[in-house]
Amino acid sequence: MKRFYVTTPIYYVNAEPHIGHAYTTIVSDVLNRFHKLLGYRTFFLTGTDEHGDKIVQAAQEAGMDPKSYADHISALFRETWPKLDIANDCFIRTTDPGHMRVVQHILQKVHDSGDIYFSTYKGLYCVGCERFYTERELVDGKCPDHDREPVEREEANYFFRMSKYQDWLIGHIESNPHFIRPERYRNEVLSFLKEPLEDLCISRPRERLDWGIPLPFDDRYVTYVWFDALINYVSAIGYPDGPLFREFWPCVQHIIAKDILKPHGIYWPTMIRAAGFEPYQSLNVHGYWKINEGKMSKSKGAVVRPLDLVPRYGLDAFRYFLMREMVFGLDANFSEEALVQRINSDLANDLGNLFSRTLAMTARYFGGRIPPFGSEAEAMDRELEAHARQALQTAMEEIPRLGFHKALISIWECINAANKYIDHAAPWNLAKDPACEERLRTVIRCALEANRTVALLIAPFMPSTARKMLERLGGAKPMDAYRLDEDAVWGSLPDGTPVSKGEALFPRIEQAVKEKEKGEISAKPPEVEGVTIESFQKIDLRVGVVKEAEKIPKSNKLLRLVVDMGEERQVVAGIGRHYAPEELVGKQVVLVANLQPAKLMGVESHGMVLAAHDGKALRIVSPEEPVSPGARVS
RNA sequence: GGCGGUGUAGCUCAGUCGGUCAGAGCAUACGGCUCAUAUCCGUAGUGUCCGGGGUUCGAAGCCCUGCACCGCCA
Repeated sequence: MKRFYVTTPIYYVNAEPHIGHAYTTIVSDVLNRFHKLLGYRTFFLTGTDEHGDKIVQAAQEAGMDPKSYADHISALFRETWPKLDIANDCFIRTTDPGHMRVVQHILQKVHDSGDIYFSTYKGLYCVGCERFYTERELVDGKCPDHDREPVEREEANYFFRMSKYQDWLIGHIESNPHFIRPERYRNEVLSFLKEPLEDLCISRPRERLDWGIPLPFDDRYVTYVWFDALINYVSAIGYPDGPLFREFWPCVQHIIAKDILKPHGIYWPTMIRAAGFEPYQSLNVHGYWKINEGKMSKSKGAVVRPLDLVPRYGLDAFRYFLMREMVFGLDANFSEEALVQRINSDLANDLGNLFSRTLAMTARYFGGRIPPFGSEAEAMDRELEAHARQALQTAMEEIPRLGFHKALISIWECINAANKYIDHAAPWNLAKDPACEERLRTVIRCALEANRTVALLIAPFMPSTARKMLERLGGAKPMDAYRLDEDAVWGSLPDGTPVSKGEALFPRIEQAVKEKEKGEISAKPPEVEGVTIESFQKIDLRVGVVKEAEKIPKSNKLLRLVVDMGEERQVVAGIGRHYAPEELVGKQVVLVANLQPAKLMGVESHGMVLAAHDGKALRIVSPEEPVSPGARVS
């Protein structure tokens, strides 16, 4: 059986999970689910990185000790992933005793083989920060935090002989094109390796940092956090001789964001080499999510928290958006507008509506049971089948090479083809003629088959939508029993199985809701923009004739009107400064007929008279020629 | 300062070896349908392919140069 092992970075616990963490982890989950669908034995690892001076600092700021602080943030990550339907097999923490033992084991091994040496290091040290700075980290030669000049200081530390493996690494990257991908990051690492590699300082004296894993050969020191953290990828699966390690190493796909390319592209392979096992299969590097500035308030707008979005837009929609919108390797923009756009057009209009219309017709024409194919397949039937096959093939090619957006585009081409197919075959016409019954069966059946293929193909991306679709299509199997090669076969739906339509898969997110949500987030001033025709049509505008008009006592601008618009209505209008009551009687006015009733100065008003005003003048709006009372304005 | 990337329709982006390469989706306008979530289907556009020069029978793609943005390194 084939093996697939995927990892996210272990996330540093100095900040809460944001959209970037979510993306990396969802990508890994998609890959993991996809390989399961192909029948691989898989293992999916994520976790948290908890040592190092930044954690000590963050803990201090939070008034906690490092371990409690790490426990707290680590739990936030651990609890986030199930809520995003992420099914990792293991959640590792660098504070796990098992991990710490493996780190020490590897340190000892590399030390024994002579690739770790003790030496002194001279650098610029800020006493306030208790750390060294490189020249370029300094601002005007001063520590950016303490605004004072660092002192030159010597420190004895342990160093990993990374330089020894430079030539090997260059050769390995050059002879394995997929070792680091996409290519731009491979090139970046190669260009970095053109310069001589320096050895890596892998220890910190305990007097300055105690929060770490003690060196096994010198307990005056703890391990540098990267040397500790990277080892999680093998400690989690039982390096050096656990069954999982033997089973899943080295067929591992590391998924990372571009900010941690250097540790993963250079430190990690050389560490592996020094420790004497096979390098990982591929390092897969993605870009950043950029958040649209300006729309949200700067203070809290810079961070998009996935768990804020999911209740509002739906989990599968969120997962779909991330996978569809970002070209793996490149940066992408996140905005709620773009998210809503994707939901409405791709998910609601295309996919949701296809599923809905297909099942509605199955219910109407065949009592909700899957009809057997009828007539011989026609050209259009074969064409739809070809689209389904193409989508499957593209997904099989693109997903393993991280071309998620291309896979999704191809799946959507199949969805669009199915919508077009239904329009051209026009089952509603076939249903009118009993002689076309056989053809009708074929058409509905083909549409159902296309839906089923789509359901299977989107399963890695949108697991719960896929499950809903398969269940409603009469699928009896549990989700993880499906296999792409066996189940995405045209015609494999069982004849006569009952289907159920159910609720809309993806309700449209209407403009009005969007405006409301935006208002809640940023309290922006209301903008006059983008009223949909639907919203406008909710307003019932009618022409009426004023029958009576009188001033409301003690009010200087309110008039009580009785208007005939088919029925007589009492309306209060604030036009008393510009109109005398008697000049209004007999005039035609336009009023909002379905306005919520209100009491003004104690008088009931059932509508609102429209008037134009420019600050000085105010004139009522009236049809150009008299029309019958009650006429609709639209 | 060195190296690299990007720049194509209102927006987001495809465009392999130089030859139906002026494209897709969204948005817009118009038309059709009524099974469906006011959905779907069809038609219609709009371009200094960042600017300038060059190579070529032919350049969005190659070369030189300028500009803008981004990344890595120093």
